[in-house]
Amino acid sequence: MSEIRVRFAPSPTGFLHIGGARTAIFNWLYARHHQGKFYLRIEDTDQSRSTDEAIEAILDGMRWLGLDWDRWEGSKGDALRQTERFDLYRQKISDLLEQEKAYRCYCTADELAERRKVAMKAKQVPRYDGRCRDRTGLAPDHPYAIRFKASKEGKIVVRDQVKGEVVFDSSTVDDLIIARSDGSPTYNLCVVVDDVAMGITHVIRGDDHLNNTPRQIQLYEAFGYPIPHFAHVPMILGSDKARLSKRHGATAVQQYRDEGYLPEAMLNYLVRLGWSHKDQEIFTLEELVEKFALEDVGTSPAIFNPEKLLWLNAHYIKNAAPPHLVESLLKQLNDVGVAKKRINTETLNRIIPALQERSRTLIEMAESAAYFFLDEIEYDEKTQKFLKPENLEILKTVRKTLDDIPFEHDPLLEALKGICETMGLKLAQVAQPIRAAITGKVVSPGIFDVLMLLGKEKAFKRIDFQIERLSKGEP
RNA sequence: GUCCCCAUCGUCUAGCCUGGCCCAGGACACCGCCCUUUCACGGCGGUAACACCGGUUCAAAUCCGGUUGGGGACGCCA
Repeated sequence: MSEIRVRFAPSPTGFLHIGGARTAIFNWLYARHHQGKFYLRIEDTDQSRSTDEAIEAILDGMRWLGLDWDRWEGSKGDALRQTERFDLYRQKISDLLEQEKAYRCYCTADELAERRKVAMKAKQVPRYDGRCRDRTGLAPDHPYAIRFKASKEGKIVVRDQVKGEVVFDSSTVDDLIIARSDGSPTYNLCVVVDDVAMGITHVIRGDDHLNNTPRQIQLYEAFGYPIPHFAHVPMILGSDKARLSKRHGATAVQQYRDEGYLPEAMLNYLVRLGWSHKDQEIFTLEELVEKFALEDVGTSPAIFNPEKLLWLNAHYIKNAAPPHLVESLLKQLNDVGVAKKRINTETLNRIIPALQERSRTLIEMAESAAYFFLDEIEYDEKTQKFLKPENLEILKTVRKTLDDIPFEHDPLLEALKGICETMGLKLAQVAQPIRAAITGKVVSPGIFDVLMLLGKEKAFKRIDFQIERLSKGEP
């Protein structure tokens, strides 16, 4: 079987985070590049920490990024859940026990934790001392965990496609627990059993797993299984070079969706963290699939830089076909108080192009689009600079002049130019008060565009409102 | 503490394998100028890096050794 098979194997203890997403992307790209299979496996063996909500959140994040996965023939659902497979794991564990490649350990979790604490304090290596390994005589009358009997001789070589050959001394490999005292199997055992069962050819994961690899290799050998290829990709760090975590800001991919980011921007950003193709910064999905290669994955950790992500997001917004943005934009508009029912999609489609090049996120775009739909607008504090008594005459003149002008680009241009000439003003001096009056802001798309998009009725209503206000001498 | 990984501009990176074309290229950010009805977009230009020390070599960012620094693992979590 020469088909490439990879998997993404998150544990459902929270949302899909940045690091996990990047690992998923690399796996997905590798599979698609080689026309292989990309499986999703939910590692929920620790049932006290796994939740269905977390599973849904992860799937949701994957779908948002467009990472579709293949269904493995042996799984019940689209994604394999390890809790479906406890019988298999138990079987494998008892095989190991029978062959004396594993043994019962009667040390309690508390005892182990205590010994570990003592060792750490004494600056010793916290290691299992193997006291149950060669136990003889009667077994204590209390629950036991099962440990794998690691081989302590020789070296273990991990041939890694990113890191190269990494050599571990077998004597440093602990007898790891493969079954908890409640009988449930643990991570290292399940990973090996499932990766073999699923025919995984390449294990691509974060390099925080590199130290696990020699243990897993010993398990492969104990079972007589072929060893897959490994590729350990460097981690993503926060701005202080510590492992990326909540205190660095948003770490869940969904959070970026909620903040108005486009999935293609997220994908493009993440894939360039630790992987590169010459000097290229922007990639279409097709290009990524075509160009992705493990040998171009870097070896050093990368710091997550929200500003570059923002730049990419701006790029993708700018270059998107307007209809592509509508659905997400409507959500954001709703959040800024513009209900969907009051939005005319056709109008929206005309507004979007005017906003694309000045919005870095969909939230920014929604905030800039709101005044087109609202009846009552709020006036930004900065507009005071333009909505002052000195400008009353300008507004009055504008109002009068535009009264019998069609709201189209050229007529509007001519009309405003005319006002500038007669009043001896620059266009900016006329445009800014109008902008402030009709948008409530000091920045917006070009003044002619805004007038046209807003329409005569709304524009006049807002200008009249300001004229009246200023006439009363209100500040 | 032990083991493992890593080390090019503030950040992401190209170049490193197969030494010379590199007094190191691109991108983000930052600064300046231009464009301009505001804000942006865009255009042009600028600041800014081979961690350190030794070795190999005619020649080292590139190869080797060490130092320092950072990260990770050391769990009845994954």
